[in-house]
Amino acid sequence: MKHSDLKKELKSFLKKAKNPLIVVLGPTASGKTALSIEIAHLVKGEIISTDSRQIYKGMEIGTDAISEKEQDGVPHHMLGIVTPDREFSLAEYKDEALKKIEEIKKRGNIPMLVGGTGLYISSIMEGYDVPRIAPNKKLREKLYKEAEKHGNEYLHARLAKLDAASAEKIHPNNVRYVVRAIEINLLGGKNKIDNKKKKSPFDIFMVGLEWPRDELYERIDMRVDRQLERGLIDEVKKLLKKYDEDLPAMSSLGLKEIVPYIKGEKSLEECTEILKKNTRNYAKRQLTWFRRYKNINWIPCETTKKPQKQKTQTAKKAERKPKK
RNA sequence: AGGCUCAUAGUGUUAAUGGUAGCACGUUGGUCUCCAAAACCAAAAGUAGGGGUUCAAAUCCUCUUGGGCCUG
Repeated sequence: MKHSDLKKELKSFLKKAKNPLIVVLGPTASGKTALSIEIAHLVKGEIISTDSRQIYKGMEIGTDAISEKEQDGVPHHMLGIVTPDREFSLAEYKDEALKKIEEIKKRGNIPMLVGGTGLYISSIMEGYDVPRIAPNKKLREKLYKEAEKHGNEYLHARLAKLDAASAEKIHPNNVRYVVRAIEINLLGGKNKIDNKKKKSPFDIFMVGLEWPRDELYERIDMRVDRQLERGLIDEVKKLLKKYDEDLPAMSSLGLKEIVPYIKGEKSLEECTEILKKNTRNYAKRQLTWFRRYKNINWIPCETTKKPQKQKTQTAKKAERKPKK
């Protein structure tokens, strides 16, 4: 779909849709924010962030969260709603987000999902039936130790006894998944064997931003540089002072990579390169997730290249390949 | 242009008794129902080039090319 057709497509979608939900997605640094504001203005939309990290307060630079000015009067939800020391689960996210959707509908506006966390998007679009078993730290710790002591296969075999179907789907080395599956079985029993695709409660219009891979990687590199200029290091320092490093929130991109620099273990250049690389890897995983949806309206993007500008490593790499 | 030495995937390698070219990182593809910006799986990709010895060469010999060191 071309960007110029967007308005028309949205209009015809809204005409037919009984329970409309607009989903704006794309890999990190693809420009979702700007597009979402544009759409929100077109349809009277309100935005629900589907971003597992922008949930947290105090990580605005690292997560490249939208500023108030950029919001341009469009209501945003699920942004900066908890402090990083509070663990926010998928189930919780889903409940909250669905509540917001209802409120938005009541106001006569159109709910929009905007963000890059595939799991969160899917959980709402497909109405995931998330097992109501809260993570149990003690049990997890015990299971991890077991895996360490007797090997991953051992723990996996244990899962197989409890729940053969899950065991078959989960690779033994994926200890995190194995532990969770055991946890569900031990603490509540009912498992999610019936993963049948349910019909979505929503009429969904999905828009995605599609970049040539090398250009996307360039955008990522540039964004990281900008984040550093905007004071990423100070932000991380503040977070480190207040919160435990092991918190899930602290594993965010732009945080865990900068920590070694602050501790004096690595140079800033080194940390920056790692951050860029990890962000590129993340973008790749996001794209893999999105590919499961065949009905995304991908808008092709492209920059008209400026000849000057300092070149990033990826740009140089891309250049080396003879084009044609 | 005398002597010595080195050359293994994109990168690194202090991997390979003359006998299946390995590992790490990167790259690419994939999995995913409460850590998901996480965790995990898989694949592609290499002996600088030419000759020779050998049943068999990254490995031994030789020439070429390229890098480093030493000596005028």
